[in-house]
This record gives sequence, structure tokens and C-alpha cells, in this order.
Amino acid sequence: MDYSPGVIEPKWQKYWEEHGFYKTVEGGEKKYYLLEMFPYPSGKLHMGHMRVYSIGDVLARFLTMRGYNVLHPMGWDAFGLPAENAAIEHQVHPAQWTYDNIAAMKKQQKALGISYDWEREVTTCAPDYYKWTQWLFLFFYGRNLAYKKKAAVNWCPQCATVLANEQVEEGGCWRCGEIVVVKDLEQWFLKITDYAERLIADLRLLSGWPERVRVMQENWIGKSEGAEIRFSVKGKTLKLPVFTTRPDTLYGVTYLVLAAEHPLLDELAGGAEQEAAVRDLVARTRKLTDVARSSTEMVKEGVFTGAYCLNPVTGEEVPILVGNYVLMGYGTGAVMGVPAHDERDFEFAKKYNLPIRVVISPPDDILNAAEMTEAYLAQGVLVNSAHFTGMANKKAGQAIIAYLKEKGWGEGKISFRLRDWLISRQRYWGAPIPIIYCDACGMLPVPEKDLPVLLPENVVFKAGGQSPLKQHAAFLDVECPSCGSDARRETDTMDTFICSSWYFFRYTDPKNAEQAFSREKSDAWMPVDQYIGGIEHAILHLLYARFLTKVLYDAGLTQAVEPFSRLLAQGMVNKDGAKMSKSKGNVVSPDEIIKKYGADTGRLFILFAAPPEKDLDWNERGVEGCYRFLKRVWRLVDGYADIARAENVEFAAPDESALALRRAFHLALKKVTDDIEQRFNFNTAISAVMEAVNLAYGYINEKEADIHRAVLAEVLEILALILAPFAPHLGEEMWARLGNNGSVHLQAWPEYDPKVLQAENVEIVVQINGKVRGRLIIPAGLGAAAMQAKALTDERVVLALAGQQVLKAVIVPDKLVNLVVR
RNA sequence: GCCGGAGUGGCGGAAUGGUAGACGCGGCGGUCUCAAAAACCGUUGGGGGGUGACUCUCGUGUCGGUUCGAAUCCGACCUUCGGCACCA
Repeated sequence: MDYSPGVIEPKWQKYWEEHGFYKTVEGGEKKYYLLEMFPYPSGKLHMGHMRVYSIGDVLARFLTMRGYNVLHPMGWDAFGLPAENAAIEHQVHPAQWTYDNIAAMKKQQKALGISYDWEREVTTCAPDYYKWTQWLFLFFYGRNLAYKKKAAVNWCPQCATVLANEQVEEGGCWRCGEIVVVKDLEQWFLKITDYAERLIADLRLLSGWPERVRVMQENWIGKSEGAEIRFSVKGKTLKLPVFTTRPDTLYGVTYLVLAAEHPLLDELAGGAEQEAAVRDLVARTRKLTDVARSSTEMVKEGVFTGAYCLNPVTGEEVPILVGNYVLMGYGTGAVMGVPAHDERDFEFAKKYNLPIRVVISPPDDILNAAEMTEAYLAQGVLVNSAHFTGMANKKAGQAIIAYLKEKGWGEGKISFRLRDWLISRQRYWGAPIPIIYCDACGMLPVPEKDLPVLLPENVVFKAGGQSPLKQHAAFLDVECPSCGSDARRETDTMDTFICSSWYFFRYTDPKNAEQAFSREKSDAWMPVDQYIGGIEHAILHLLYARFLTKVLYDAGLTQAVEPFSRLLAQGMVNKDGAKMSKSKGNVVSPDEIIKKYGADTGRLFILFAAPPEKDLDWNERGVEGCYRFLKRVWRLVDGYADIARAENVEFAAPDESALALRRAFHLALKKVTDDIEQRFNFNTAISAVMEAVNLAYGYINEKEADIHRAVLAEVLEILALILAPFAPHLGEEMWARLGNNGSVHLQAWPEYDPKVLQAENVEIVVQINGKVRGRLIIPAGLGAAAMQAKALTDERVVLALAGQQVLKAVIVPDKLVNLVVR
């Protein structure tokens, strides 16, 4: 019978489904929580999905055979804008659209033969899930980690909603690419900045994460150590706090610059003759988009406000300016200018003729401010710095902080680049923020007993994207939970990244009607042992999920300090060197591949073509190669199963080539085991199986009439077992053909026999001065002296050695002899 | 500018101090066939020598270093990808 994936794949899928395979086994000694990032239900699986699921499924099946209780769930990140846009365009309700898509994608996942426990499926747009998303919001609110504030925020005109900082990429919306504009709006935030320190510090715990992801998070959080120094304003009682990373240069301050949005600006510049100029600069600066404002091409501008402040340590008057390059959102929105020791300040001071004062001197040179052509940034010794003069600048920084603190003028401070997480969205298809506004009582949380705040279904969508909730009386009108009078609901919904920041907890206890999850059940599985997903979430999802987990940990709701112990960031699937996209016309869908070659072939190719963390180039020829290999495997098993199964064959000791065959399969088994377990190098694992299969064909061709039955039976069995995680359907078919009952996936992973791996003879190389000069076969396990003696008998070696003296021999047992000669 | 990754045949990739190019794709030659496809067998880094079993030589981005021995370790540089970037 030919290899027919179109027949066997549905057959085994049905078998698994009917026999309740892949239901999670709770308890037990060895737990393993294996998770692939759940998808947004766009309606169609793409190759990226197929890749993550294939990787995950190999691990799930392998670990199960290794005796682990594996939790391997799947679900849907089901709230989000595309559903709503589809609703506007095609007059279909977002819920309908979403659930239809889920059904379609689930069917595709099943056709791939992925071993999910579907009884734990979670769908974030289902009320029994988002009830707990809302509960979490209230939980944050109750812990003062959710707040509403008017702020300059990122607005995407295309999506008609605000975005978090993490969701703006190069000035554009992460979803649609539209240029983001800055607006002053009242919005909801989660206080992720409270956790900045721990989010950075705990990256140390994540040794199972790729370094590049850790570095990306570290850059994003952006920790800077320095000091906050308060300058008093001349003639007023005001204090101007300034953040600096260079307190050691405090004696070199010659001016201060404030951000255009600085709250004290009006007071400082008001009435001064420069007021008009200040207003002009402020107006022009505030009009700029964030992109333009942070562009390196922007020309630095500054205007004197008319006010002066006093350097606390010198009492000296320095001018206060307003500048277009100072950011209100970082530090205190005010910076001190030390032109002698900061590149930007130097440039700025030259432009506006501000004084330059040297306070750090290089070890063996004297700087002259008037002659400097660039700022001096390196280490050195303080000069012109009162009693700190003569100190090494690093030490002086600490000393100055201590001095400021003692005098009450400032203190050491750490600043982060990270901003609070803006979570409100002005769209319909998300979890409603459970807040009520009452004219009498103000802002109130929805009582827990009233959760979930249901999204109304009878809504009308309008072009332009305005949320239908804003016009929906039945939704809007609510009784105040405190005084009972008429009140209104919050109409903003939550960022969908909140839904996906806790779903891995829900999987551990998916049906819990009383809690988001129970501590007992989640502790049994958390943290996720292995998380797999795309690098595009290196900051977004992975940072938010870490934050949320830490908040839950602090509240005693989980034992997990970090949600994901190990992370595999899989590479993209490209074609012809470019990302698959409709516009390029280079899209290959998993459906086509399943139809043409079967899921096993597709999975095998995707795992074989590249190591998982690297980008993979889709290549139809390569797919055919994998198809050919599976056919070859099937022919081998199908063609020789009867011989392997034959009984009453007289026992004969295996000859040399039968032993070599056996060795090859035990070696493949070892290689597959190590490659999956230790390095996720599925590509080399598969190549090891291919090598063994090639050898089996060689053996059969050589021995056609005289095949060693027991050895053949053993190697075919190993073959079925080690191929099963990669090609689960064919694995079952082979297992059955070999006369076994039950599923191959329920078998224990075989153990290789180290004794079988030992060959009688080994090939060694003989090098002379590191160059290969001969190869010879010697008995394995020979001693160093004997190896050297053997090496000296090789003809080529003798020839190459002619007339030279052997000074030294380096010997690696069973591998190599290197003769050092002169 | 700062930080991190990657550079190996015609292509995807293997080898993380010990035989460079496993395995696969593609190419070439053959078997089977009326023929083709499929399948199977052999061969395949560049250059040179030999009728031949073979053999010499160069070769892992570049240049240097460490070592008996380097794709692998160290230093400098080049190219490329990614993150951050007027963050004080």
C-alpha cells in the first residue's frame, strides 16, 4: 500500500478524538506546562502559526512519551479591532465574525494533528473569561495600580483609539501603521512603572530566555541612575527639580532648560520681555508629532525665559531657558546644562553663546574651555568644584549626592524610560472597563457581584470607528452602586493586551466560576515551563505578562515570580527571502500543504529546514524532499514489517552489518533525544533519522535474502517511536503495521543502549603538525601508545614523516593522533 | 551613537577546540521503461596532477593573535539584521 496521508491523517485524528487523547493529566510527579502563544482569530492559519504549533507539538508528544504530565492548551486572543472593522465593512457582528474564525482555525489546527487539550480552551471575548479580566482591572484599581489621568497620549486616527507607548513603532500604529498623533486626553493607565525596577532586576532569573529578548526589555525599561537636584528660582519661592545622571558635573552647570510642557513655565516667563518668544517656541514645539520631535534631524532651539535659578552648591545665578528638545515625560522635564561635559549641551551652548565651564580634567592634560571643540565625556578628576576638586569623578558623583542630601538640596534617584501602560481604548470589541460615574458620588468601581459588565449585542456600527457604546442608552445608564441615583458607565474598553496578560493562568483552571483561577490549581502548573512564540512580542506581550504576574505574586495569588521560565522565540517564515504577504503574492497556506502532501510532511519540512529560532525560507522543493523521505520510511516499514513480524525464525547471531545497522538506530535515538531535550534542534534530529533510514536501505539492498529478523524488528520499532513526535499520523500507522496495539504516542520513549553504540573498530585520523595525513581503522579503546604505534605504520604518514623528528604526539582516544614534527 | 545577533558549497543548513560542508534541495551519471514520471544506485566545495586505486593544494567575511590543532577562543576591522536613541 502506498503512503497516503490523505487517508491516514483523518483516520488517526478521528481515533485520537474518539479516544479522548490529549486530555491533561493532573498531579503526578513530573509536570510540564508547555505553551504556544495563542493566536488572534483572523480566520486563517498562516505559516507562522504552523511553525509555532509544529514546534510545540513535537515537544508535547516527546515529553509525554518521556513520562511528563504535560499541560498543552490552546485558546483565542479574541478581542480586537479587526473584528470591529469587519463589522463596519461587512455588516456582520464582531462576535459572529470572531466565532466563525475560531471554528475555521480550530479545524485547521486539528488537521495539523496538534495535540491540544481542547477541554481547556479559553476565548478572551467570552463573558466567562472577560468577567475575570474585568475583575483583574478592579483588583488593580483596588491596589492603586489603575488610575485615570489626563495626559499627552498617542492617538491613531485610522483605528480611532489611543495606543500604549509599546504599541507605537517608529511613530506609527503597531496594527495599521498610521502615523500616531499626540493628544491630551483623559485615559486609564496601569502603573507598570511601579514595577520597573523589578522588571529589570528579575531578567536575571530568566536564563532560559534568549539574550536578545532580555536585552530588548532592558533597553525598553531603560534604567538610569543619577540624582534629582532642586534649584531654587531667583526672587521666588519656587524650586525646580532636575534629574541628571551626572551629579559629578554639578559645578559646571551654566544654564537650565525646561520642556515646553513644563508646568512652571507660565509663572517663570510671565511678564518678562521674552514672553512672546517663549510662547512662540512652546506653541511650535507642542504642535510637532512625537516622531518629528524625537528625530535626530530636529534643530535644537532654546529661548531665555527671563528667569534665573541658583545652583545650590555654588549659589551662582544661571539662566533658565525653554527648549524644544526637552521631554516632559522623562525625569522632571527639566535638565541642567553642562556644556563642557555633554555633547548636546556643548552644541547648544555654542549656538547660544552660553558659558562653558570645565569641571572634569583628563588625567594628564588641562582643558581650556575657550579652545574646546567638543565636550569632554571621559573619566577624569574634578576641578573647579570646591571641596570636591581632586576627586575621581565617579567617586565625586556619590560624594556630591551625599552632600546634597545632607543639605536637603537633592538626593540620589533612578529614572526609567518606561511609562505607565495606557489601557483604555475607544472601541467596542473589548472588555468594558468596569467603572461607573455618578454625579453625586464620583467615580466608582462596579461591585464584583455585578461582573461581568456585558458588552451589549444590539449595537450599530458607524464608519469612522466611534464606539457604539457611547450612544447605547441601555449600556450607558446604570444605577449608582453607592447612592442609587442615575449614573453612567465608562464606555472605554480595555487594551486586548490585558486579556492576553493572564490567559496562561486561566488555562490551569479554565472552568472556575468563582475565581479567575484558584491558587492551588495554578500553583500546580505555573510557571509555564516552555513558552513559544514570535519575537514581535519581545516587549509588548512579554513585558505586560511579566508585570501582571508580579502584581498577582505580590497579592499572594500565585507562587510564580515570573510567568515563563523558558522562552523560545521562533523565527519568521519567509519565501524567496521576503516575508509572506498578499501584496507580494508569495503566500503559501498550511491548507494547500496539507492537501498536497499531508500535515506530517508540512510539519517535518518546517522543522527540518532551519533551527527554530532562525528565519526559515519556504521552499517547495524542500517540502517535496520531506514528502519523499516519509514515503521512503513508509515503504521500508510496510515492505519489511512482515519479515520483522515473522515468527519461528531460527536464532542466528547478527553479523557485522546487522550490528552496524543496530548501532546506527541507537545512535539516531540518542541524537534525537538529545537534540529535542537539550537544544530544540529538530533539524539535526530529523537528519539523524534520515541517516539511519538511508543505512537501513543499504543493509536491505545488501542482504536482501538474508536479513536479520530480530535486528530489523528492533530498528523498525525504534524508527516508528522516534519519528512519532514529528510525523504523528505516520507514526501511528507504522506502529500499527508493525503489529502493535494501542497508540504509539502512549508508548514510553525508548532508551538507547550505550553498549550497542560502542563499535569494535573506529576510524582515526593521523595529523602531522595539525594537517590530516592519513586515516586508519583501529580497534576501539586502544591506549595512547598503541594508537601512536599504529599511526606510525600508515604508509602515507611514513612518507610524510621522512627524515623528520617527532617531538611530541597529541592523542585523542578513538579519534586522532597528531604528530608534532620538525 | 550605544547594545545585541549573524556572516560556512549553487541553495537551506551541519560541525561550538580534534576528519569542515552531516542531512536535505539542486546538478551530473546510471538502473528500470517503447518513452516519461515515480522509485532505486552512484557522484557532487574550488584549483592542480595521475589511465587508475589515488594524490597535492586552497578554502568557513577581512587582518592579526593564542594553541600540537581554530568555522569554533581572543583582539581589531568590514558587511548585514534587530533593539534603543536629543531619555539629560
